[in-house]
Amino acid sequence: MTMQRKASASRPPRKTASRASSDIIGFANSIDGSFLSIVFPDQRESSFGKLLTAAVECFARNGYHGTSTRDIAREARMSSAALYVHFRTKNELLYKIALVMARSMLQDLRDVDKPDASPAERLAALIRSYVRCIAQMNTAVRVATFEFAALNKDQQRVLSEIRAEVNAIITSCLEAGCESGDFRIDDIPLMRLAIMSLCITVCQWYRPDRALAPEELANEYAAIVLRMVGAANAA
Amino acid sequence: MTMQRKASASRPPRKTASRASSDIIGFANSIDGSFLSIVFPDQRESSFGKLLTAAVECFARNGYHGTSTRDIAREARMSSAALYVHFRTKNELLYKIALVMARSMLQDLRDVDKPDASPAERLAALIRSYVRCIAQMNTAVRVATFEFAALNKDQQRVLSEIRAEVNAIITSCLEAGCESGDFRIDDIPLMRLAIMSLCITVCQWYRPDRALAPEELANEYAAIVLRMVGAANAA
DNA sequence: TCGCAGTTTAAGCGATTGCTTAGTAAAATC
DNA sequence: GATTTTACTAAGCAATCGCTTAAACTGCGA
Repeated sequence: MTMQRKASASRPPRKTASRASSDIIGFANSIDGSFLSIVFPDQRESSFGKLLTAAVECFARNGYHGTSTRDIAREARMSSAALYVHFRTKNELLYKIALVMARSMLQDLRDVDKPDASPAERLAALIRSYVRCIAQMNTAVRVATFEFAALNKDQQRVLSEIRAEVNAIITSCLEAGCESGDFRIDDIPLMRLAIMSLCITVCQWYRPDRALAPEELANEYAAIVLRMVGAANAA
Repeated sequence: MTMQRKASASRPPRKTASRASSDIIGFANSIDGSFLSIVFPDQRESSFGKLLTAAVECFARNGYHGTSTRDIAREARMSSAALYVHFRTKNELLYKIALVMARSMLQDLRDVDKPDASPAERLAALIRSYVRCIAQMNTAVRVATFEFAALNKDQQRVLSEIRAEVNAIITSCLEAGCESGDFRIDDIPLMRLAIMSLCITVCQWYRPDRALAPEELANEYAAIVLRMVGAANAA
């Protein structure tokens, strides 16, 4: 607490960055791999951005309910009340994080999807992109995915709709592969569930200090998924 | 609260069940599929058992930090203080749940493991058992797996040792399959991680009201895992 | 130089947290 | 049959929770 006051005495000059101008961009455009650079690239030094980053860090470390607003403020080197200038409630913080991540991941999948390519190539490209993003952003993805229960019904519904669109992309790819004979799948909804849960779980164990880089992991996982769907050229 | 007092006025006669006599038994011996029947079969009607069941239910619903000791007591239809007769802290409740589940799942894998069988048969049997248990006990497994961060370092170390033994069983099977030529795996540790995370995630989405029964799901997943490791007879 | 919009602060409100206490009654032990 | 042990409850304590308030500070255009 004493440290906090000292820090405030010599804090850097203000920067009032407009929030409206920054729209969501895809993972592929990441500047340095951090959460904020990707979803709010022009908010990296603003109070708004620092609070978002701090919240992601805290929620990932101790969970939504295990994190107090004071924890977040401390992590962002601000006072507890400063948080409520930028966010109405603690819940809104989580919702903004989850929403921005969900949209970003959907956008990234759409950018990568090439419906004209062969099913195997298409699926491999989708998985590669998906897994690479999850590994790169594992902290934020972890929060967005596993604190879902802490959101209210309306918020959950919005996120579920976005997830449904992600699922639709994968399902369409799996169906195309089955029709063309490239894939052999018993139960397509179950296979989609298995594939998606395999990929998303990466955010739980992946750490940047791992030997495997996000791109390498993405390639390995794409190969594994191709085997799962029984792709002919998988070996 | 008023209800609680009325209930206490006509509470049933005491039953002081010995806890020492009940050792952990495997999932395979489940009586009715519920958490307690499996890990503490003789505690189903004791206060100890009711509190454990209530805690699992609450932790699964709102997470460890999102659950108050009053929530658990209310779910078990007891007073808040009654909890502290059987458990020293809220943390101890979580630890007991996590420990008993980890040991039970390890025991079940050991019971099923047949090192003499062919690698493909052996792996299929392991995955079938593992997935069936996770689906059957999805609530308790969810708590035991995803509230790990709420435990202290010592508790985490104990659980990690048990998990390491589970991992060792799967790894040994994968290595045997690679040596015999039955499996084709690039990176065995990564493949183990992928397989295990695929299976464990079942506890997050599986609900008993699903069309797929635990046994059916287990069979599907065993087939998928055989494909993942490139088993020759997988199709 | 001034005022103002935006931001941050210390202080604190009511509610809830994990856990404890004092007391009661049934069960176990002698 | 007296005494100890165990299991429970109502009440409540200190700490922390999410969030609010009022006042002060900042940069900046007028």
